[in-house]
Amino acid sequence: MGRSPLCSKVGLGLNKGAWTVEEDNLLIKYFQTHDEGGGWKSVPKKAGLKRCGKSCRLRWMNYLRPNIKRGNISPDEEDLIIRLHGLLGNRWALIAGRIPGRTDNEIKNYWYTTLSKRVALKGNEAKEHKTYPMKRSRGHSACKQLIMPDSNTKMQDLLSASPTRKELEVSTNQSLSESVVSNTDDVRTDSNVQSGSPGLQEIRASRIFLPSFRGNQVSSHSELMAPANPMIESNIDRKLFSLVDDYLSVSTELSLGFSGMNCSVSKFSTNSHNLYLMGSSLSNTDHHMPCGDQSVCRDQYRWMNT
DNA sequence: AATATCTCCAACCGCGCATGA
DNA sequence: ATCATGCGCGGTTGGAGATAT
Repeated sequence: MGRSPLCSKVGLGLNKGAWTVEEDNLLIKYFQTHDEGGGWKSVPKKAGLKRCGKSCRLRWMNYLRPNIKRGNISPDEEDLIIRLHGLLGNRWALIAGRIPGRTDNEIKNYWYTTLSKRVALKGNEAKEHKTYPMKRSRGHSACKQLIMPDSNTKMQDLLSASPTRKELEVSTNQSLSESVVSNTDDVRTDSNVQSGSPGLQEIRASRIFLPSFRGNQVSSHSELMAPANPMIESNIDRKLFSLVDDYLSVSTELSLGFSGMNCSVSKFSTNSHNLYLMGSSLSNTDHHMPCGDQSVCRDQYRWMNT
């Protein structure tokens, strides 16, 4: 249940709008001798500010806090944002947590002003998309619609349907994403993959298999890595962190770890025991596909049900 | 040069969740 | 179990600066 906003509750006489240099200095000075754990409500009073605690928190967290990276988003950061957004949707705080020095507000702004248009444009060009309503977990007004690559919708659906923390604790033994994993309708034959090429691979988090190569010929499967099973968790955010970390580390490792070929992992599904990462291996290193480039990759991936 | 329109982003708003009384 | 409170999050807004007409 919500409540009336703290700021308006405090009453009149408080500053609003853009912060002045003097106000910034007061807040900085305050946090030179205090930590952030003392409660925001008391901060303005102790710091000598005519602001509500909420406003102080926002200013500190998004602008004044040490280690905040200012300046343009780098291409690497941009790629990461796109990939994480493809996995997590509008979970800005979660995304920001994986990008050092960037705030959720900054990433959110960057997404809406720059990346959403680009992703939408890319989706249109690929003609392989649908309009996907962003799940809104908070707020009350109409949500925006964003063009999402088709293959992203599974994780979106999974996240949208994610249980609350309480529900998750109750249903730990149940599949978080049964509806996704059991959806074998989505398994498609892969006519685009040439015979003899690595093609589709099934990558299990608990035991990852990929073909080894002699030239372009698949000779056998090798186990590559065994990340911790991310699925036995009681906290949905920890689970997502774990999934994302595994996803990124596996993607990176696959991209870097093979001589003569690169691999890309474009998506994953989960059940209560395994994380399934789906991807393809390319023998031609010149055609390495970014892991998040769903519009390019989607035809080379499929979900596999075990 | 003046005005209109667009873009960007800091800040605000309201909600859900966690927590404690 | 219920209620009040504070915090953190995501959606939205307003205004300053940039660009177009």
